[in-house]
Amino acid sequence: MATPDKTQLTPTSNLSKFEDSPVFKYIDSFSPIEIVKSKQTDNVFSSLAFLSPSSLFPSPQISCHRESRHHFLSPSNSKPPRSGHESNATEGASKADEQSNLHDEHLGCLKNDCSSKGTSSDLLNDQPDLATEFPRTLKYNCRSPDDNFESCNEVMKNTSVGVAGEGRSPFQRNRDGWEKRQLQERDLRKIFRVDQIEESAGCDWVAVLSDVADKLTMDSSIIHENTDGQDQRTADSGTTSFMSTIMQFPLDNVNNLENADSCDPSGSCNQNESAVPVTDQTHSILSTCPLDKLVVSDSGLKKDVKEENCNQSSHQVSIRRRCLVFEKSPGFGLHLNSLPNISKGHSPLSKSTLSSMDRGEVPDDKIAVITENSSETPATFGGNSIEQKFVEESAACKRCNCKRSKCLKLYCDCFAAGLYCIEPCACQDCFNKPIHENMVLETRRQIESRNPLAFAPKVIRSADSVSDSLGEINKTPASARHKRGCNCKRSSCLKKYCECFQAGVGCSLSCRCEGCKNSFGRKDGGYESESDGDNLEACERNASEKNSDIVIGKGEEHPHLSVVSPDISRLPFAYRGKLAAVFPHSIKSSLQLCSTQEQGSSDSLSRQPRFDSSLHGIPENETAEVPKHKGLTLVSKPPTSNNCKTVSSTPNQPCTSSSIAWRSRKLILRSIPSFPSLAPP
DNA sequence: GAGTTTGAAACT
DNA sequence: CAGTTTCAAACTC
Repeated sequence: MATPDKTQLTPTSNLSKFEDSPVFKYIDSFSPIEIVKSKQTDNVFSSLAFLSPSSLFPSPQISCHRESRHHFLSPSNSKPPRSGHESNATEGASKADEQSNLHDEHLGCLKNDCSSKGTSSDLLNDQPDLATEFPRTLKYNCRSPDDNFESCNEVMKNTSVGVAGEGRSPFQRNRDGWEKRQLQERDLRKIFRVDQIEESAGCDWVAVLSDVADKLTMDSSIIHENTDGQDQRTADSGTTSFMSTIMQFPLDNVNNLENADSCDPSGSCNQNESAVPVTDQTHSILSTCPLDKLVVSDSGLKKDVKEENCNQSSHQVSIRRRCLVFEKSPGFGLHLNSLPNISKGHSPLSKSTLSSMDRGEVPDDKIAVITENSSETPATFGGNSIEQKFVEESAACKRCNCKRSKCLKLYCDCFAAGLYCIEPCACQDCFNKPIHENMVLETRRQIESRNPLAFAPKVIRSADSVSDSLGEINKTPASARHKRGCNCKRSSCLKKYCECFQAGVGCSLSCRCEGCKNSFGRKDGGYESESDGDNLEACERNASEKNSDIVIGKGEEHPHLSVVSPDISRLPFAYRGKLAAVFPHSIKSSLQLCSTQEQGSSDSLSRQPRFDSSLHGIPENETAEVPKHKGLTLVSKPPTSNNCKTVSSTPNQPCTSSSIAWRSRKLILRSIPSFPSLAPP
């Protein structure tokens, strides 16, 4: 078990000294670009200070011009901050040159990767321990061991080197060869350490990552802009990839890390199987996976999967990686509809879907399924069989099915979620594609002009729920509320027609529903009896499926600043960091529901049994929604759930991907809660 | 898979 | 703001 090598910070220290040198200052004085020293911390967020509320929920923008699903961000949002990268670039460039896998397909990732390196110096001061480790870890994830570094350098010359490379010292160049291996080995240690941290202290590191990611985003964007003067929107995706990789890494490579610890500093790991797959995966992983997926991939899942006696096939593992590899950059403003719908079953993916995923398009649904599915081994990653399995196993790529809206109205789930439609969508005459970016943006503007909150999260945590940091962790879904409230007439708020129910939140006074029987909480404050198995099932499912849409904070009062919880993690880091500062609870929000189901609080104790019963006790007479839970073996039971029924359902049944996915999500929800806020109280 | 139901979104 | 229409998801068969 390696402890972080403090010597790794040396480059940054040198950099700081270099920046402080009179020569550097003199040169700097000629530069129109503001130099931000390594010690600067908040400056990287400066741009955010100027973000209008709408910027936090920006209009769509293509973050990566690929025929893939990804959130579109407003151009304003992608405007990179002008500070903080130049000086950092000295280190960043060197690292970038040596580490980057500048593949066209992952250019955005690469750029962010490169830029992020410079950010790492900033992080040193903020998070001396973790913050410095993650960026570095990330930067290497953008390549595989097989990557041709020469090509990388070439690309860098054409991209970021022009900007960042200026500060690259010969010393750093000479260190390339050595660092290349050193850092790789270091990453493994770091990751492993992170994993330890996670296990010991919950998900605190996630918070650190979010902060780090913010800065990474900044720098990455800067590099893009400075390099070619164009608004390179790939920054967001790439940056996100960073975080995704970071967060994903510990889990994905849990096995590897264990082995990686035995690697010698020279980088010549005696276990190639452990080290190589790590980097190999990360290359792909970095290109895409959204953070929410990463959250899903929390240690809880990992552990539980291990505990699980189910013989989860390796293809599931493969599927997950596949997903991570190809998933596009996330965006934000995730709506209820955009949340993965694991309940839709996990029928095989269509080949078209697979092909789309090969292009970097991964439906959220599949992502959910895949990412939640496993403790994969690196060995299973890649290979033709994986694709086959992927086609066979991954399913649930149900996307929008718009026929008349052209996917340019809020009717369209994809559009409403800030996502472009992708191949799995069954939409017709779809204009919600990158090639129609202008139209998408314009339409979105129009909608926003009509309703500024149209793309804002629909579910918020009520202000009264935002109590002390610890207290909120125990909030139940019922403590969150649909922003506008539902208007159900006939569904009794017991079906997914009801947005409140679909979001797994209770109805509130703002709801205009009739005959409300919302299992998560009626608008009159009551709760349905716990005996209703179907409702319980639905509640549980909805809570887990939709937890990512819960918003912390006074969203009503600051609608634009209401951030969907998982969306926070999916936000471009630039926003996440800011949001964390402005709304400390926001970062936690993604964990809230998780924790709620696990810990239960005074607010939720009354409902907790219901969740648990649905979790652990799958009714025999299950409805159509039940099958996906069959085969579940719920092992990790919340210690606080004393009245849980602790039922291992259908132990004889094989673990299906769907069941795993469902279970995993549950586990995830439990694993995240202890995550503290980054922001000061 | 087709048809129905439902409620949000959009429109007037 | 209210009533109506349109729309697509959820649901049922």
